[in-house]
Amino acid sequence: MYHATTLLENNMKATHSEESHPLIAVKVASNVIEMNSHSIKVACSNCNLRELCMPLGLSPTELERIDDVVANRRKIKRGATLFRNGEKFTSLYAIRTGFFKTCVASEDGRDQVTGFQMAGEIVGLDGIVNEHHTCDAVALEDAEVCVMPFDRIEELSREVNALQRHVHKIMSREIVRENGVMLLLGSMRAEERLAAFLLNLVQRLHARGFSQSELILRMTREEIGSYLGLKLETVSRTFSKFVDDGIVEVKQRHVRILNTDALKDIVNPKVCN
Amino acid sequence: MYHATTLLENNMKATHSEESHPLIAVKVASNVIEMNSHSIKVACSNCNLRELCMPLGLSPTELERIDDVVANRRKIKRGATLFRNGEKFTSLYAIRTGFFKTCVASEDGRDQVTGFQMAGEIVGLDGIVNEHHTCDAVALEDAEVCVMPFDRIEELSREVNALQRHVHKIMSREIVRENGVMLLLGSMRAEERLAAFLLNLVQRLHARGFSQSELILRMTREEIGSYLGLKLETVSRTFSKFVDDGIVEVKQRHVRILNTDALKDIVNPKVCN
DNA sequence: CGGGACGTTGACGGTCGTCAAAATTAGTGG
DNA sequence: CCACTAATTTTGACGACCGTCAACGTCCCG
Repeated sequence: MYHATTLLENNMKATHSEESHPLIAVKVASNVIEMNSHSIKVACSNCNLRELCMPLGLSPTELERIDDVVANRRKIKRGATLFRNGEKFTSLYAIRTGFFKTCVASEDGRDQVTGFQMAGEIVGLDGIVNEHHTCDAVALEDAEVCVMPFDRIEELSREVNALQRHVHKIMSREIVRENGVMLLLGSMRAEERLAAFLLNLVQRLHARGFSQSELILRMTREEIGSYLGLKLETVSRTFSKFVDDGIVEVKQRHVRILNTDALKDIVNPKVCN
Repeated sequence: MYHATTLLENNMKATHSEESHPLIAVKVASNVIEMNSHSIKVACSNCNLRELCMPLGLSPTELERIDDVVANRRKIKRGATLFRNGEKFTSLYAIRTGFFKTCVASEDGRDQVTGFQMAGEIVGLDGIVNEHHTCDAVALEDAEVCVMPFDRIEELSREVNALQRHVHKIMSREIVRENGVMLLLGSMRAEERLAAFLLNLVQRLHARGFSQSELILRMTREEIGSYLGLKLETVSRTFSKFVDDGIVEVKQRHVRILNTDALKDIVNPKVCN
């Protein structure tokens, strides 16, 4: 069992620390094997994230084999892009630390945040179909990713059935997630959208050992609004309403959920007979 | 070169015909090999849809190998479901004829159309991640699909690289498509949404040999509205506005696009300097 | 031919976008 | 470390867009 409160403190204080791995609190040895000052080799088999990331469901022997899939790691400064719309697709990226947004743009300049990704999640799937990326992936805080060249993934997933299955599941999961966002964008009102958003975020953070009730937003109100199909003012107002109703405490980007059930009721109004 | 007008007539008149293959006009022998009255064997290598469907990019010899992927065909009556939310996932389905919608539902009953699928497109990808489907696939007209058991797909895609690549691309394409829908739902107004919807439909139909300017809607105003995040009245009103503006002719579900550029301008307003 | 599903149109109201201003915070450079 | 500027957030007033409700018209199918 993790000590969620302590971990949240970690989350809050160590945000931009390069040394710590704030998002996952599992006590194992570092998975980094220093080769020399320039090339860094990473081993999935030791990674803190192995239960959440690519290798899920692999046996220890299979796990060792896919260490080869990860070519290297890459650090992304806050505000920098991991990849950009139009760039050649070569690799998928597993997030080790940090927080990303992905966003697409229409030709006339409007853009839409299509997702927020945290440690253990995979980005870059959009690039497979046309060999070019169709969205931007931007780090919302200093981040580090494992670079996984896609041809190596394909090669190895021909031999390791569990990896093949896992790759398929990752892509299917993304499709299902986007289905959920479409439901949100297509049929929910502002309060429902924000409540669903908060519940989703806190649930994913909880799966990584953090608190069920506290979180730090890594994105601006405008980015939340873009994701939810709302304007930033509406996001701000809706936060204020939740505060008035005693459902959450909000101090800038620090959110404490006081009444999870109330949030769930907002998303899924109970029908009374 | 196809005779688009003739084909559109076909499309219109032969909608519910069991014998013809109205959506694709390529003159090849039927791809159906009758085994006996109960079991029907289908060969991708002869299929009209092979340039649009699963086998895209495969060599002739590879094509023959993947004939085994298709277990059988299945006919779906208009209004019937191919699969339903919660059902066990076993197969992907390639649409041979007919037109489908997929929709997800929230717990409190609201539902959202997540897509419309036509001949040559693949449905069922949502089921991979949890071994159960998370949406309904409903036939909007009498339809026929090729049933492709997913374990066979996985098996064969370990051996046929081009098939592996193609499966990945199909899933990636669906992710990219949904990104586009999120942009639409999150940042476009009613007119823009409907214009984008019409352009998308007609473009896909054109790729199948139909007219660039005429189409028959297989879905109700309510289903269009659900897909676009609008109410059916708004869809109807927006159609009427397009008619008033001379952009389209609408007679019930028969739509003729009079000014494609105007539609494109609505989706992507030109900036004047 | 009749009933039901589907589509159209109008009137009105609510939700959320727009514009604006002020408050608070974060980031930068001296 | 502090001052200054930019970025972000909050709040208010107002209006537009679209949803709701209702009535009527049309088409399809049995």
